Amino acid sequence: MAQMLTQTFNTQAINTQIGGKIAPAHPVSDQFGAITGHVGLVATEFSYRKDEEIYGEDEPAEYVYQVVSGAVRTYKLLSDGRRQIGAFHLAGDVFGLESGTSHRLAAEAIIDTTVRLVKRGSLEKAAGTDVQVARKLWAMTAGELRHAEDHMLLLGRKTAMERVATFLLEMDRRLAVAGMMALPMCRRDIGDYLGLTLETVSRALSQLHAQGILGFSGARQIVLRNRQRLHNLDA
Amino acid sequence: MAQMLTQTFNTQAINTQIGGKIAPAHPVSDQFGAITGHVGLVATEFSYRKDEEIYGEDEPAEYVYQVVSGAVRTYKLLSDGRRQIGAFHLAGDVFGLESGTSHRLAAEAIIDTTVRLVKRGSLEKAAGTDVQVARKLWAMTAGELRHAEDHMLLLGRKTAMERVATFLLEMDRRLAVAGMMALPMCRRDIGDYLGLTLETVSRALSQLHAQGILGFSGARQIVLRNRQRLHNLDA
DNA sequence: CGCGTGATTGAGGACGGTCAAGACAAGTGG
DNA sequence: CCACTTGTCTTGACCGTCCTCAATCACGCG
Repeated sequence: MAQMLTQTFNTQAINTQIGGKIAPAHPVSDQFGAITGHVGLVATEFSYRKDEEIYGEDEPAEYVYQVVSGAVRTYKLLSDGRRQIGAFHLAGDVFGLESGTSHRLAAEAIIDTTVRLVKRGSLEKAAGTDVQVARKLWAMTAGELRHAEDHMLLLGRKTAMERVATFLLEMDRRLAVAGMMALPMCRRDIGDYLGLTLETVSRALSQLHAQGILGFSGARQIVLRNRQRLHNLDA
Repeated sequence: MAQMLTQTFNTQAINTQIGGKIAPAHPVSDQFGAITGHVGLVATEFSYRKDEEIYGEDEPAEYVYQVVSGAVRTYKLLSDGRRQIGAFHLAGDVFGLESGTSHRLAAEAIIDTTVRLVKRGSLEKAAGTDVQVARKLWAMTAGELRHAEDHMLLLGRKTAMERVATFLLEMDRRLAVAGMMALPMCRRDIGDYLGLTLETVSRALSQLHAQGILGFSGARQIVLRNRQRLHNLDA
């Protein structure tokens, strides 16, 4: 967490197109606001540059974060460098919430990113007196668990094309604006999320493009032209 | 949950060797007792025969369960029958705990199994008044999330041999008695847990046997003869 | 003791990985 | 404004791990 203190405070690097501001397309009720607003905790804003580490695996979990703008990947590494990305966190998403004392996955900014953060201790304290807060923390962890369970099915049993189809539908749901999505992450990140190589991801996308299921305007700007056929490709 | 009402109440089918009674090798503090004891909830005992469904995917989560004796698998299915087992639950383990209203995975008894169960609603109620209970429920869900995150790394990035090595070390830790483990599940279950086929699991085990890393006394009775070498095989 | 389910083993094939070359886009500096 | 750099993405050829299909084996149970 040392870099937080030395971090140059970027005057909110505006993420041109890719990434986007806070104000998620589908406000499932502001995850953080439901807590901070309710209890009146102090939330600080902070910024990270592209590829900057936010916290490391097994580091003490001092803060809980919410993405204001930008995007974050959380991941685990094997000793030889193989990486599994557990989740992508986009504007509005909370990440880094732990019931225990340390972070189970590392976190990095995918692009220039601004986060809001509160001390874990203060949340714990609030949860100790306010049962509504405690309930909300549990629900957020349960939401992450649900995603992880779905993702285990993908990683263990889906084909490459099914994984990419699932990914596109997930991102479409989470960050599409006006029918178009601007992916903040590169092909390698997508591969490490889906348990594939970047080449396999690229080939699957090319194939979907050739079939007219999606359109490109730049490698990371994607329009889904036929969600139904994509859904059929997803087991 | 219909079968619960029609269930013939087996007079506690004693699981000869395989499975085992409650009294886990490593009592991390009784998960259930910490709650039921504290609040004085009514816990009922119930039994399921081998391969019997305990609840289905997306079924309303009416109860929370603890394995008394036997073993349980929780899993998700794709439409064409491909299956991903998310976790094995052994004596002492709690399963079926949901923050939401429905079960995210289906649950089946692997062998004849006895469970203790309490109504989800009564736990919720207890959590609403007792902050300690609320904290414990959160911690249990967080524990499941930790396992799922580790398992995503396995499913997305480990080789077949690494997966089997990880599995053996996990089962050794969880159910070894006197240096030997009696696996309750078949090769197909192991494969569906590890994202492999049963043949690949069998080949990996045979290879480990040939190398003297483990010994068999029956296909499901395994002795680890060299945990260090097994740990080296696990990335 | 014989049957049946589950486990092992083998042969062949397919899907995705590896390695490598080239295309493309965005940003930089002359 | 354009050449150059750099990182990313695409595409191709080949390879290897794991899957599929099949036969046999062996253990556990009636």
